[in-house]
Amino acid sequence: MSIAPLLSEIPPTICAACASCPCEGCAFRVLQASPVRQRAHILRRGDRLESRGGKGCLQFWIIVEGTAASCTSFNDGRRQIVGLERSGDVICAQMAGSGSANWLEALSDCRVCELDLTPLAHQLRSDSAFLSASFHIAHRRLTRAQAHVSMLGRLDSRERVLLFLGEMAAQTGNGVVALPMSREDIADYLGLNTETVSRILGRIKRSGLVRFLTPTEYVVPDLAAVAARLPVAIPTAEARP
Amino acid sequence: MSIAPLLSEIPPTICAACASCPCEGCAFRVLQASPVRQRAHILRRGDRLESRGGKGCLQFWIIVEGTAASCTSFNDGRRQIVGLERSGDVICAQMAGSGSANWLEALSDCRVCELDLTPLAHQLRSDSAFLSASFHIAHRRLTRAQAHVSMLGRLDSRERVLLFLGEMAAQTGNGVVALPMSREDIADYLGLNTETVSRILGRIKRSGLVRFLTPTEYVVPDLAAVAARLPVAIPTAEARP
DNA sequence: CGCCGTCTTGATTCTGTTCAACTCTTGTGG
DNA sequence: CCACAAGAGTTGAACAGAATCAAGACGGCG
Repeated sequence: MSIAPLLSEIPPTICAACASCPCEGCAFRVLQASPVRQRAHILRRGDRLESRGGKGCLQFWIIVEGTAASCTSFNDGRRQIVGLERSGDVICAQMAGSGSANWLEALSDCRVCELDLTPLAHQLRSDSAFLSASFHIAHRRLTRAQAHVSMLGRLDSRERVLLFLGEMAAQTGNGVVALPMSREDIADYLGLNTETVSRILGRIKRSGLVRFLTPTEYVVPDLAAVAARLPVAIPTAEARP
Repeated sequence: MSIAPLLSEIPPTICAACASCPCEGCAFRVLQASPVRQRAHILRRGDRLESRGGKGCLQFWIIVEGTAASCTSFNDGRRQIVGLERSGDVICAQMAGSGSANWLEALSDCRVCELDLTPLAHQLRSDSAFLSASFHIAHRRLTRAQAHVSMLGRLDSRERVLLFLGEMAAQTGNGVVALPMSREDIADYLGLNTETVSRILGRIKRSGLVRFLTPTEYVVPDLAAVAARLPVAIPTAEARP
């Protein structure tokens, strides 16, 4: 792993740090000049961030590095991953609904930049650059969530897994695709269970559509062949909303 | 049905009409003074509206009366309803992704107000009232979509139907709940098929949790009893995001 | 009255889950 | 360096839930 194996939190730093933030295309660069509360989190796999309530929706997490998931759970413990978050994704802490039933969880070790814009709430309410950025964040997440709904509602297990593998591959470009999450995480994202994921992966391996180097690395020799088995287009990196 | 059974479109009217628009809490009242292109659509059950492409996401549909659905479909025709739209809901035409695989469909007869703000695009880009309204629309839809994902991913058929009935009831308040959609529509919303929906409804009727007056009207004698069978809280009318 | 679309019900099939055992990898400590 | 433990992944057998296929019931409308 490329991140120091420390569970510690890097102490809060004041915003100018954003200027050196490696996060490409950060929607909040517009705020670089503002005195916002910023802090970096180093998360190890399994660590969680929970929003500390309040209405304003002005606490943001930006994934700088690694893969995380927006999770929900039911009273009886069933977990569902409602969104995968990767480098550059922005999560409005309230966006998923607050409460202990919603949290951000690191699937691999992660670096996350937290911005708390609450102190600026008043002026941001009429800041069109900020509002525009917020809208695009919500819109992008909405598009993904709706695709997720279609997938869960109407694709069978084989199609779900194939689409998932294909999508990850399309976003990675040619070459080896890293799958920075466990079988259980995949299952919770696809609405299946661990054993089913494992079995379906086995079938897909045997079919030759996908070749696994390790349980978390694979190659797709022919993405078009994967697409041909799906009733829907595979979102590409550029088109990824 | 309370809407004239005409398939016709009411001719385009200019915006001042918005002042007399019965749509409560319309997010676009802020624009009442602007010379936007507005038109009213009368839709009969099954009628569709498709966004006519373009990037800007400046075409909006506001449900004035009736129940509609944001639909998607796959190449092979499988349909999934990704969102139910009722009085007061606002749909950004591009929000669901454009193309013939995404459309708004009337589940009952509907009145829909269409606003095309494209001519105002330039000035709206820095109009904070507009941007704020857009954000809240997207955010509300996102919250619902994520709840939908959890439901489809982790609830079984009985829980899905119960939650659906409970939610509709909670939004209606006490008394008779109208179910303005067919079994097939319910199935497409819940990720099930028609027969399963019918069977589960039968089981729920027999259990006494819900009493049906007609196939499209029912009463929930004890909402708490319904909630007790679910692993998640039933969203109420006020809390409906 | 008879037709058509919707809804319901039944019998059967099949997909995915559950429960259980086993393997593989990785990391730890002797 | 090897033995061992713990977690992750895989595989199998039995089961349950939902889909499918098929038939019939109900209700509105010509």
